[in-house]
Amino acid sequence: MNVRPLTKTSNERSDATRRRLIDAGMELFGVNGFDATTTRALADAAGANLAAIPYHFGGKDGLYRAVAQAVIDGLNDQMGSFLDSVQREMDAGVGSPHQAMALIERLMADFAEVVLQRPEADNWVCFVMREQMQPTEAFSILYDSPIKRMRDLFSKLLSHVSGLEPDHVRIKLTGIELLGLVYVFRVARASTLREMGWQTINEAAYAEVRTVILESTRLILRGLQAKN
Amino acid sequence: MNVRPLTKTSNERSDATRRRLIDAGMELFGVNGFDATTTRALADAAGANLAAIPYHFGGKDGLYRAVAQAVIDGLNDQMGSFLDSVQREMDAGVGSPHQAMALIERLMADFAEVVLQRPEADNWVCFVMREQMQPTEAFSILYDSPIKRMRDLFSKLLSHVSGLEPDHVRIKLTGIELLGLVYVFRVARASTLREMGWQTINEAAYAEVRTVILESTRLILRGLQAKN
DNA sequence: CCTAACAATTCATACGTTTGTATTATGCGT
DNA sequence: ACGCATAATACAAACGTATGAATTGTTAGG
Repeated sequence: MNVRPLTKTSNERSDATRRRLIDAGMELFGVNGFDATTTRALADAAGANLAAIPYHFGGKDGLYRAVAQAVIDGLNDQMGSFLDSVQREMDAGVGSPHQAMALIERLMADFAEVVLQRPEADNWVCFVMREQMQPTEAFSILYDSPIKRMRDLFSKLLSHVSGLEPDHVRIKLTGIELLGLVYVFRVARASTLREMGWQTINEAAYAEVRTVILESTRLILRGLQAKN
Repeated sequence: MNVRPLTKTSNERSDATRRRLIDAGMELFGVNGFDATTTRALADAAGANLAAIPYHFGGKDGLYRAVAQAVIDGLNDQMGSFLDSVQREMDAGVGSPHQAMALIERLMADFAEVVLQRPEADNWVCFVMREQMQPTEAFSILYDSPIKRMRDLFSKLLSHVSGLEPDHVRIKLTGIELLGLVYVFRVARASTLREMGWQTINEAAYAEVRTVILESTRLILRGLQAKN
């Protein structure tokens, strides 16, 4: 019944085991889902003993929650800097719709880079998508993520572009739509690869995808601006 | 070892059992995935006996494949008519880019209706998305679906709009992008509801979503047209 | 029209595996 | 030598499937 006894002296070895288990969980839970991932597979992948899971996390569920938290942390690592950057520029004052559009395009480019190019994303994107489709108790952890920060930034910036209020229905839905422009190439990756005749989304392929995403973004933004 | 003995006289009772098991599989596999769905849960939901699964489908895998096929059939039922309709009009000759744009908008509206409004969609959308993220052997069954037909229609129509070849990279990616405009509201439904403060995507909410989807579609199409 | 015989299906149950976790013992640093 | 972390093993529960009996539906002989 002894779960993470919180020793004063931070034990490096146990921290390493926890981290390895979380890494393994990110990979296996993300790819195969909760039920399809066995504790034995997790322990093997982490190079840890089977009993380390109940010991460190109280059980399989606890490890899953820890992985969810690690996903958030990873998102913060990968998205925090450019979110902060845009936030700062926004706080300094958005002079024109054109400036707001430029910031949104930057957000989209950086987000696409993270979601479609970073190899680490392979794991957490699937993890998050699975929680979207069938939320567990871990969904609340994931909801307050950098992605929500990004949606909020979108709302404010889109407000500058369109002249509508940031919490206007149209604005919020458009923000979700923009994220969808990126998500679709990850979620429907299997179909995309097959349709395009690609083996992977390599450098050249990503360049094409990125172009289309940014082009569509620009068009949607320009349309939103022209309207009001 | 006797699997579906193919009696001359079609047995109503066994057909009904198969159908109930497939319906239960559509629901449970779709929502919870393959591993999280137990044969006992399937049998209970179908009001059938446990042994009916190996008997009629050869096992859990066989039932899963049968459900995948049923998903295709359902898609054909729900999308076949408007796909045929657009196909006919296209074959009759697309006179102007404007006409092609109108057809694409019709496709998008009908597709959104099916994906976001039909209650039956709740099951198969999750089923398909799961196969997208982690394709099993059933993916091949699903790939040759009405959705591929729709992508092909998009390619041809987008070709008319833009002047580019139907198999041009930009064209195909734009087709995927358009589908993403619809998918995102289903896949990221949990976040959408939470973000919008909605309980469900009811009539009024759907009207807003539909407006945004069609607006974005129009903007992307117009941009594609203006470019060449 | 009835009914016995047969095949097809459903059912209750049992079996071997695999699952997650508990238990106990061993290693290791302070 | 003491406490924490790891390791090997054991165990109850749940899993998918196999098995044989019971039930249902169909068909042929009277």
